[in-house]
This record gives sequence, structure tokens and C-alpha cells, in this order.
Amino acid sequence: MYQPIEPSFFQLPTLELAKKLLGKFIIHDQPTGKLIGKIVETEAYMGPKDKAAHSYQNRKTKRTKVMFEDAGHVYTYQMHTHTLINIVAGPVGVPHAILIRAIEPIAGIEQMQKNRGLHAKGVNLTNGPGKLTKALNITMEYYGHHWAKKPLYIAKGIAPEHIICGPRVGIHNSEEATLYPWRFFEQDNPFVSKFR
DNA sequence: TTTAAGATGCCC
DNA sequence: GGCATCTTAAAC
Repeated sequence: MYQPIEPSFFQLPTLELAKKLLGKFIIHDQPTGKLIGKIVETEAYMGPKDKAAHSYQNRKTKRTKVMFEDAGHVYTYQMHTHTLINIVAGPVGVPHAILIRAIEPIAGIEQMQKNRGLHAKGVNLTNGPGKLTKALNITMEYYGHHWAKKPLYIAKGIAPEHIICGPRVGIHNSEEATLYPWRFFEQDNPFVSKFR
């Protein structure tokens, strides 16, 4: 318990992995203790044929290159004032990634509250991809890290009873890819982000 | 070197 | 609905 999952876990087909990640724990070891959240919402991005993905048509740049590594690496990027975090999926050379969109706080909640500031109450602590990275103190320095290694790692958790899928959030100019049902979340969990 | 746009969140 | 404010990529 609370130990990094075996690296082979990430070698599932991308959509399968996106579903299996629901209920897993994401853990960040800090000097002040462990910050732990349960993943309740994910989104898959499959570069080669996904117009909404940064790696569409295998575009390889400084930003997207980590997605060409083997599954389990950390892909971080900046969105306006926020850091968003992904799990690289697919075999070497196939630039897939899974965005972690929301978590439910499990341990270290007081520290998460401090990291977020006073305005974040209740579900607003971690119900969005930019919010959870701030709560967990995740920054761009984890670009290229591996999710099976401390101090930032995935651990076994609690599989959800019911999983819902639907269109991804915040995709507007990607034509047919706009409606791909590649968003997965735990039914009735209050920390799932709002659709826009 | 300059400029535009973005897988968001907070405030008005 | 506006705007903050950072990284990247593609235009000059």
C-alpha cells in the first residue's frame, strides 16, 4: 500500500489504461508528509489521428517529445497560469497521453488547502486539472519523470463501481475530434470537473 | 525577435 | 464574460 505501482501496469491500450487509472492513488511525497489523491477523472489523447492532441500527426517538438517514450512517463505542460499533468501511454514511438483532470483528496488535505489558498473550499480544492496540480505541488520540473518512481507516483487504490464516458472538456476547434468520447470519470463523484 | 494561441481558473 | 501570464511554435 502507498508504494509505486509496477511499471508494466502502464502497458495497457490507451483507452483501457485511462479507465484503469480511475480509483488509483496519485501520491506526492513531501518533506511535510504524503499528499494523496484518488483519480476520479481522466482524458485520453491519441496523437496520430486526434486533432485535439498536441502530438497530432506525430508532431514531435520539445514539448511533445516525451510522449514518444514508453508508457508511464510524466508529461507536464503549462496552460495559461496553470500546470497540467499527463501520463504517457502507448508503446515507444506512439505519442499517446492521458490527462488527469480531477482527484478526490485522501491524505494531506490540510497541506493541499495551504497550497491552493483560502478561496478553495470543498470540491474546489481538486476538481480540475490546474487545481489538482497546485494542490499536490506538481510543477514543470516533473517533465520526463516516471510514474512508478518516488517522490511522485501512482499506487493501487479503489476501483470505482461505475465509470461514465463522454466528450472531452475544453476542446473546441478540433472538428470531428471534438466529440470523441475519450473522457472517463467515476459516476456520482463530487470532485469530477464541470463540463464546458 | 516577435507574435499568437492554448487540454484553465478566478474574479467581475 | 474578461483577463491573468507562461511556454511553445511558427511567422518574419
